[in-house]
Amino acid sequence: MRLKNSFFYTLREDVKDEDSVSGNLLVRSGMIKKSVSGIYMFMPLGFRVKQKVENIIRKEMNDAGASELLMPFLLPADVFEASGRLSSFGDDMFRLKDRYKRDYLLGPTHEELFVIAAKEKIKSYRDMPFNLYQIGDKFRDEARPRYGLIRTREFTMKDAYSFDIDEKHTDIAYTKMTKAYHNIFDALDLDYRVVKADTGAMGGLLSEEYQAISNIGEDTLVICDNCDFSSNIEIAPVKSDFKQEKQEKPYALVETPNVKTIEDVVNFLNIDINDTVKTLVYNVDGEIIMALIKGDRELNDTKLRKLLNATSVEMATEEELKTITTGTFGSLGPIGIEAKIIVDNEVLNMINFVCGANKEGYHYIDVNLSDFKIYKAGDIVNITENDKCPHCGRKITFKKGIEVGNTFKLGTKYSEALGLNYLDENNKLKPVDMGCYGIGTARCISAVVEQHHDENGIIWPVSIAPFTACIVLISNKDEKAKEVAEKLYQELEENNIDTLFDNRDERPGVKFKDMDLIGIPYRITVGKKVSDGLVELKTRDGKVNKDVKIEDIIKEIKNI
RNA sequence: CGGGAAAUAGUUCAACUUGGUAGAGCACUUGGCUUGGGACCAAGAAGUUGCAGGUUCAAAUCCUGUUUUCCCGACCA
Repeated sequence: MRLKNSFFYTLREDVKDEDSVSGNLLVRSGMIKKSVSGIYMFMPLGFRVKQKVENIIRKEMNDAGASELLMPFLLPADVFEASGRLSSFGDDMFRLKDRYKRDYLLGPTHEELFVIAAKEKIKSYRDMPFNLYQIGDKFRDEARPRYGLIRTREFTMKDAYSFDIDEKHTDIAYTKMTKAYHNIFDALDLDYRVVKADTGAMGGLLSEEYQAISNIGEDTLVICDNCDFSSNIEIAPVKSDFKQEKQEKPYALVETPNVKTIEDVVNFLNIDINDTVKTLVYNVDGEIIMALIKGDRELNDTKLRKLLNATSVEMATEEELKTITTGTFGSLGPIGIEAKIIVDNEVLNMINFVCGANKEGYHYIDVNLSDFKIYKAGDIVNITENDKCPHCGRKITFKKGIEVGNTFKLGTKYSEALGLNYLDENNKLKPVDMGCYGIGTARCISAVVEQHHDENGIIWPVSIAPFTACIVLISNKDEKAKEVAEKLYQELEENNIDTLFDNRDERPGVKFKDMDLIGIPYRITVGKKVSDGLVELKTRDGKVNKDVKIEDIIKEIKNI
């Protein structure tokens, strides 16, 4: 593409709308433009990047034997009613009505439609396996879009679905997809980890996330330094060897004026934090319950939800709290409480601990498990970096990750809900076993930019750069150089090297800055040295910067 | 959804406290000059100060409401 007379612009300054490095760079380099919060236009350069990402994914999916199709974005609401997800997605869905007042929604995901499509073919066990996918837009009314393309309300996603006769065969499909995913994220040059995760609103048996390492990542990853354990913090099990051995004492009330937090308790009573219990009150599917954890721990909502087999877990409001105790936040404890009490595993090993007395300004000391009734015990706290690896017992490290892809073993959740069955060889009707595999394509772009940039701009990997090479013509007045640049441009294009020819009437500095900002991997500078038959070849990462004979340029680029 | 901050030219900001002709940098236009890392000089174009009310002789400025954006949290396949 010749820059003169084409749609190309850059911004010299950061925009105040963007809160991330990648968001700012993508906007400044003219790749994307924000329309409203969480919705972006893809400008010509950005669109090229997006298409390159999608084509990498497309190739890997096709190689893995999946068939591409395209689903509508506008869906009738009753499809989601049948699977029971109208309520589980709730406010995250964009909903609308047609002229006859029928309910529609903009698809937040497409499991239901793929199941309906699969029904068309599946009658017998002979009709499987197969894998369908699409690359299309999803709509989710996010409460808080942020970080450029990382959390948007309309986004492009590749979603694939495997259909098999049973879990064992789904494993085969799943392994194939896992391999394809590694190929894809390797091609994008992402530093990523695969972690175990909660199955969430998708449901199913297993969920693995592909997390691009980045400090703006919204997920916390727990990674073992020694073995292959890696998990999203939401489901990382805590294996604590915490144990206390003392003589149990009867509990006693002590006055603790203005003591509200665990830190206050520790300071006021001058005790070890390991002798304190934090009492939290939650609304679990409408029932108000109390949860006890060791004072230095954080409660993990996902674990609590799973332990109680619930669908929603929220902190109780002040009104909800009043329904189970006269105590106030900051003075809560389990003694005398009628509501269900859930305790963390560690609390089971505590003796003579301190907790609130359900009376403002008072705490109990020397409380023991026999002093109240436990409804259920389990692992309900977040792992910390001080904990040991739950597998091998060695040191673990936390990292922040951007979820760029995930894979699920869905089991028969959707096929049973929507009646996707087949006849097996014994003429028995069975539900189809499914897997589902997503990649956020735009999110990948942001993750790549987060990982590949410097103070001058983006440093694209060759695989997804909007153009592989660019030619900077120093002066339009140098006829010889102009001729050489033009010839080089045509040669590069003939060799299928996407090339951006900067033939604008700008000063050289402007061109260099722009090419750095938009991150083109190879830069060919055509200037004074053409009289010696030379041009300059520089890579955006700075690893190569040398004079090359004009006729050797293509060879050199292909070499690198 | 809770808390906070903000909204002025394409963009980044100033003027608001103390009401009285809305300014600057970057970007843009024209001319000159310049051409290897975001040049310089001169002249210019560009604004219903988010929107709607109110107070006032007079509102970007004070008051009320509203919308939007950003931040912190909650939520988030």
